Amino acid sequence: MVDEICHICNDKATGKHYGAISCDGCKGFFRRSIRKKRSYVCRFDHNCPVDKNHRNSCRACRLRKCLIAGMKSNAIQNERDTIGKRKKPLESLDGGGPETSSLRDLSEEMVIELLLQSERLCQQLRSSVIKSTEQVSYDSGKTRSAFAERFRPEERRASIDDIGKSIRQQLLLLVEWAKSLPQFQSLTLMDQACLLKANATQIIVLGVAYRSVSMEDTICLANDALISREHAALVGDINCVVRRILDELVVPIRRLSIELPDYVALKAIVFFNPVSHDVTDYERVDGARLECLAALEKRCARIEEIAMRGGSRCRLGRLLLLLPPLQAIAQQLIEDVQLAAVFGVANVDALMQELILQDASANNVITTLAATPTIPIKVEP
Amino acid sequence: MVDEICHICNDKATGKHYGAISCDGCKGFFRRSIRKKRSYVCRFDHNCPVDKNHRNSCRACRLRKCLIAGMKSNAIQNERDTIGKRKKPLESLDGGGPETSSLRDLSEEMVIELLLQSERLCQQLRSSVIKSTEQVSYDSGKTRSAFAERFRPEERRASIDDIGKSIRQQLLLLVEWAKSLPQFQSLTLMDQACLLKANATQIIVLGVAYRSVSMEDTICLANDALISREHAALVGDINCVVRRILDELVVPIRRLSIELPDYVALKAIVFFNPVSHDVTDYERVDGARLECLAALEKRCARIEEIAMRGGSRCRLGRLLLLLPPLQAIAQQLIEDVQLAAVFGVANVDALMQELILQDASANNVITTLAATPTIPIKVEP
DNA sequence: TGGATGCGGTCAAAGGTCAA
DNA sequence: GTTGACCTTTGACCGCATCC
Repeated sequence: MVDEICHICNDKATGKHYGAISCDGCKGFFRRSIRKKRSYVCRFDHNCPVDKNHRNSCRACRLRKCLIAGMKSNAIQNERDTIGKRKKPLESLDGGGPETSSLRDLSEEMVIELLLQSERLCQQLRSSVIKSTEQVSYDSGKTRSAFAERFRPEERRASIDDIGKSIRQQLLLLVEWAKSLPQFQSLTLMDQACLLKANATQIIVLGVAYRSVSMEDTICLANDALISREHAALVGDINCVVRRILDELVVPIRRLSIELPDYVALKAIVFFNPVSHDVTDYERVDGARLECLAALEKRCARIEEIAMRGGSRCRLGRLLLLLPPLQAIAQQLIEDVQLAAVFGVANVDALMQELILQDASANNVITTLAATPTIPIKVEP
Repeated sequence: MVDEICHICNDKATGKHYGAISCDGCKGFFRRSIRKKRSYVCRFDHNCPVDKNHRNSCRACRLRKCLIAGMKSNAIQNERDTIGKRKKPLESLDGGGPETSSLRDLSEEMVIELLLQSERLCQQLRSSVIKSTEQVSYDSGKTRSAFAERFRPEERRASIDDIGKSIRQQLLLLVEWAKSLPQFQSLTLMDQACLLKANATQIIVLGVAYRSVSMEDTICLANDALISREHAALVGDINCVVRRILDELVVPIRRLSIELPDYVALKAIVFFNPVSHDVTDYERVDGARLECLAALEKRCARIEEIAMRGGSRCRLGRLLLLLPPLQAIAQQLIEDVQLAAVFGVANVDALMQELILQDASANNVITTLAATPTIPIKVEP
């Protein structure tokens, strides 16, 4: 035995189990979880420590680490005869049922897990982008330290320029995000471009809304610039969109206490819209959407089970009902940008032209898609 | 079990806990005390009696006896993840226990049942309206018998005028439909008007789509006039909307084999949109929506249960995912009507002005709402 | 034939739950 | 907030089959 440390919790390992070096505890935990088709929900931030002393504190994170460590659910065999007691009359199972279903359950966990990974990647990218382009132009006209900006919101008030900048930045991140998704990679380049064109604005608006849950009546742009409801009222053009984001998205999101896994699943569901304009492979896109939907459904069922009496009834439905307003707001934003472009107020670059204004004649994004990652992303004025 | 007496309080023991034979009470007491790092002070002489009847009289002496009996505080582990709900402690008597849930089940059934009644009422109204205004102007310019119209679709091709007429007709029916809903009746007149203004177009489009499931690449207007995809392509204005209704609504609806109960629930969910513009009583509207949502969820769960392996996975989610395209198409229709109105192509009456174009200054619908039914409704056996 | 490996299961003793 | 009867989960330990 070369490796004596459990790859999940660092306890003493007892050998390889289900594909990963692990201790008896993690072995038993994994078997029980798969057998009983359990799906857990993390009550914290999905990065709970999993070690010998804390491995029982969060089953969601423990199972996640089991999967990451390489445990395979199809290594779980069918129940055997009981050792000590009278055996049950065993039924012959037809058609390899249990293995298929345990595989599917597992992939539901994995779907969210993969989406979370893509999300973390993009959040890292975003942080580095914000740092590297710290000199965003605020209305104050002064440059503040990052500390002051973070803790004195009034100093982070967005200018018209910030709005354009944050959209451009988000578009670049969106492309990277999409490229990191396996379901996206399996599409043709044309279909990839169609999905991006058809759904970019919604994804951006959803991101803004989710980022703003902890703010008070204020939305937080991708570059951490802020727009309060009062501020928006002064800038007529964006007034309506900001107000609607706050009323129709941020408030309901807050009521539902949406967490990162909910957000990433919703985002993917919005993105993999099989009736996006000009998409040819309906089945594949719909398949991707259904995967995410099934994962979200499972997660919601689990949450409702735990928080029985809480106001978490119909969670899946209420999450999905965020999408019609999202669609409407994105449409309105597109129109605003269109107007701004016509009047020359906004600085519309090629990517915005293509993904926000959905210019059918533009096809630059395809070259971006085919290229190697465009990271590091730099957004110059 | 050799020793059945708790070494701390002489109650019946349930095994060895933390190193000492003990009862569940002393086990729990020790765990809580250590977890919360409690230190108690004896108010007497540090020799209080600790037995089944007096063990709660002095915590200090109880904890002392726990330690003397051999309980080890390092046997207390860290807090674990929360566990599922506890099974109800089987109420033996015929109290109100199970009825609560069956009552709720009943009300979920009832929600759909009431919606179906309203729907049937409107279908009757529609039939009588179609009959009484049989002279719809077809492109052919001739009047056909109802029989010929029904079975020779090419004869029922819609004119531009038909479109306007069917919209007007549907608006009238929509108001009657809404007025028949108990949840609607409980709102203020202003909120009622807001819901109608904000969601009328979506309801109409949804109705058209549902009515068209059994047609081939053709949508069926409220007055039974038809628009095929090819026909729409010739009439530029409506081309896009018709195409999108077919691709984004009719086809998915067909795939899901939606039935009337699904349709009426979806319709109500669209209608009771709590973030509709200017609605004041968010809670009440959201409550109505949640009722319908819960009913639909229950129905979908039943269907999936019955059709286990069928393609009916994620039915609720897939139904709700019809709504973002519905929202988008309705928005586009509104813009088309707006354009048509500006260019004088369409005949826009006051109700259309108010409910489709969402004219904020118009408030006629309120008088309609307050009045008795505006249509001679005949519902005889 | 026998030890190493990796499936399975068991059940004492941890945990948590929630009406009283 | 605390108690304790009652339930779930954990993991150390063991049996069995397979392979070298």
